[in-house]
This record gives sequence, C-alpha cells and structure tokens, in this order.
Amino acid sequence: MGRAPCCDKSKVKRGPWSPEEDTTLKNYIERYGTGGNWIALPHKAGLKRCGKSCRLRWLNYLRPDIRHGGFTEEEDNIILTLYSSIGSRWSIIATHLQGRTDNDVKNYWNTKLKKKLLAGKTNSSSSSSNCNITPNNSMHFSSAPSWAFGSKVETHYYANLAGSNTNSNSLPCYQMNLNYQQHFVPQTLVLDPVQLPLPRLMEVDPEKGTSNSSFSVASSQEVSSISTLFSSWSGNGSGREDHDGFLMDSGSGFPYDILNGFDFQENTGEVYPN
DNA sequence: AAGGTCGACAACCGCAACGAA
DNA sequence: ATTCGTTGCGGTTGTCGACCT
Repeated sequence: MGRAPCCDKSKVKRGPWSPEEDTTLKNYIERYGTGGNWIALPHKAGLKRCGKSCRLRWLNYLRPDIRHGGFTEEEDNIILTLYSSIGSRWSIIATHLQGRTDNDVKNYWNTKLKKKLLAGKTNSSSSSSNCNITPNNSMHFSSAPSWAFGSKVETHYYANLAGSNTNSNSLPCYQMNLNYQQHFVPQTLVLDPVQLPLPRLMEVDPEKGTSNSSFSVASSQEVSSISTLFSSWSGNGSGREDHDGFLMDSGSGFPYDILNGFDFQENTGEVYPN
C-alpha cells in the first residue's frame, strides 16, 4: 500500500508553466496571499495545478525578490564554504545568498561549482593545513583550500578532544575525530565573527581535559573529509548512525538552536561551553 | 542541414518533519 | 499518544537550447 498522492495527477496539469498560469498565480498571491494552505490555493486561484507545484513555482520563480542570472565570485565562495561545512543543506545555504533559492543553489552546484571544485582539487593535493589544540582544549584547525576558495577564504573548525585521545597528537586530525566520536556527542556551530553568517564548526566535550599541542594534516582534501564527517554527525538533532554504524545523537537542532549553552567570542571566533 | 551530445535550469517525486485534531 | 494533512527539503528527472560532428 503506497503513500496517498497529494493530488489527483490525472486532473492536474504538469510540466512547464505558461505565462498565463504565472500571471494567474502571481496575481492571486499578491492579492490574497497563500492563505497558509498551498493545497487549496490552485482551486481558489483557478489553476489546474497541484498545490506543491504552485508553491514551487512561486518560491523558485515568481517571488518578487528572486534574483535570476549568474552567480558572483563572492557567492561562489559562500556556497563553497558552506558546503564544505554543512554539506548539501541547500535551503540553509540559500538563506545566506540574497535572492537565491535552494533550487538555484543546488542546480548551480550540480552543474558548475562541483566541477570547478573537482577540477581544482586535482591540482592542489599537496597543500597543507594546520591543526592546533588551544589551551582551553578546543582543537582548532584552519585550512585555506585553494582548490575550493582560491586564497580568499579560510575555513576554521573547532573540536574538543576527548579522553585519552588528547594524547594522540601524532595522529592526523581526522583519525583523532574518528577515534573520539564513539564516546563523544558532537555539537556544531555555524557562525563567523568576521563574515557572518559564514560557518565555523565546533565540537564540545562536556568532560574535557586540558591540552596544548599542535600538529598538521596532510592535505586540504583531508580537511574536507573531516568537514563532511562533521556535517554528517551534526545532522538534524535526531539519532543517526555514523560511518562506523555507531549511533550518534547530537541532542540539538541545526544550526542555530545549538548556540544555547555556549559563549561566542566575537573577536576570535572561538566558542566555549558556558 | 540533420542528428547527436551536453549543459543549464525548471519541475517533479518521495520522504521527513511539523502541527493540529 | 496517535493519526492525518500539509509543508519543506534534497535528490532526481525532464526539457530545451546551444554546440559539435
């Protein structure tokens, strides 16, 4: 028994929207609003379309604040930075780009940026990134992945080291993360003191010790894999399995409500549990 | 000129989350 | 606590035009 369809597909028009349909939908919404019910809207507006289709058409194309046309280099950098930190959360990424929709960003990523990224990646596999353990026991690693951002954007990640792994300074960052994640509930922060709201990631261990050392990871590609791990761990607040099948629970929503319980240092970009 | 290929973008699909009943 | 309707989201597909052979 399958899921009930949202509308009778035999009675609704599908495919590209005509200018007349656009005008009808636009006029209706400008006059009456959506009424908080997209399902009922097409009938009221006199459109033979599914409510979901109307919603999508309005949000992605007809809204007056939509910006069409090419993406700027600055927008490229924002998308790349956010993607490296939070993954394919297009709706969140789109909120950082004035007038862009999640669909726009997604399409742009799939058709252009991804290729740009992959092309650049093969040319800079030897670039290195630094990773430091700060006195307050937050692990901080920064990278300037030229294959993604040129030299303009630097991405910072923070993570606390847990238990015995604080002694494993010779290990690459990502291995340390994989080690401690099994008894460690990660928290993720999305904030940047300089270019709000660009992201920074942080993990906090409530039972932290103290450490002060530094080491490096081999390549920006590895840093990228770390950020991918982070984004997969942080998720949406519900339990989920990590790459080793270990059940993780971030215990918080994403991305903003997790700020509760932290002090954010605007001048340094660092975050501490309060 | 015709057919094939590719890229860009619009639109659809299905799932999960959410809120109201 | 459960069910149901609706919305939001991300992945995928479809369509169309540009370019190539």
